[in-house]
Amino acid sequence: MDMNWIKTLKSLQQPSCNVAPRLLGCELERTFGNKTVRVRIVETEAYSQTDAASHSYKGRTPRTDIMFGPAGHLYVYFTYGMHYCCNVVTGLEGEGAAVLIRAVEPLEGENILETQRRVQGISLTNGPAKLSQALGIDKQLNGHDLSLSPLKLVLRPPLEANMITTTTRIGISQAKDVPWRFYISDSPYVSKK
DNA sequence: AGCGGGATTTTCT
DNA sequence: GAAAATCCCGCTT
Repeated sequence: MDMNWIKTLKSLQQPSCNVAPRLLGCELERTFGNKTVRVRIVETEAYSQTDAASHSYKGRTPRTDIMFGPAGHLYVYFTYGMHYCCNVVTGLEGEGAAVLIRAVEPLEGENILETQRRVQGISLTNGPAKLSQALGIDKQLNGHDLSLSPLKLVLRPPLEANMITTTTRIGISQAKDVPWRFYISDSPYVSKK
């Protein structure tokens, strides 16, 4: 295991509400054969086991199993009959915690994202199901180790707190008042302001 | 710009 | 059997 990833893991083995803002500005690197796509994370939400809005709230099930596993793996879920969304698992093993990636900005290989999505511009990656489709993420990558190809998480230096907006989460019916949504204030790719 | 409904299937009650 | 960590389209203003 390389040194950079050990450092990454250390920052992920913490409560999801600490990790979620930490992931802003970090990158995802997706490879398709010899082609590379890089994106920058600009919006996240934290979910934890004691949180009524979380899939892990009612305990470990076949669906949420990955959330309870080691940090630094990918939790992918299927919802509304047609969409995949992806999360970075956080916390210690046995804790059901993860950070939902809600929006990213293209950095490299935008044309490949466009091929997956069949749209252009902001709506390419400004939502959790949109970015998952753009990056070709589905159930096959559920449980994937994010230190490995074809999908890697690359940590970047933490952003200044004054660049980040903190709000309540989107699309949930429980724990609506918990302020666990974080986004880079000036990013045009944020799903909703 | 904002609202309302339909798509479509896994998951748990 | 109902709800779901969503998206897209069409309608109204």
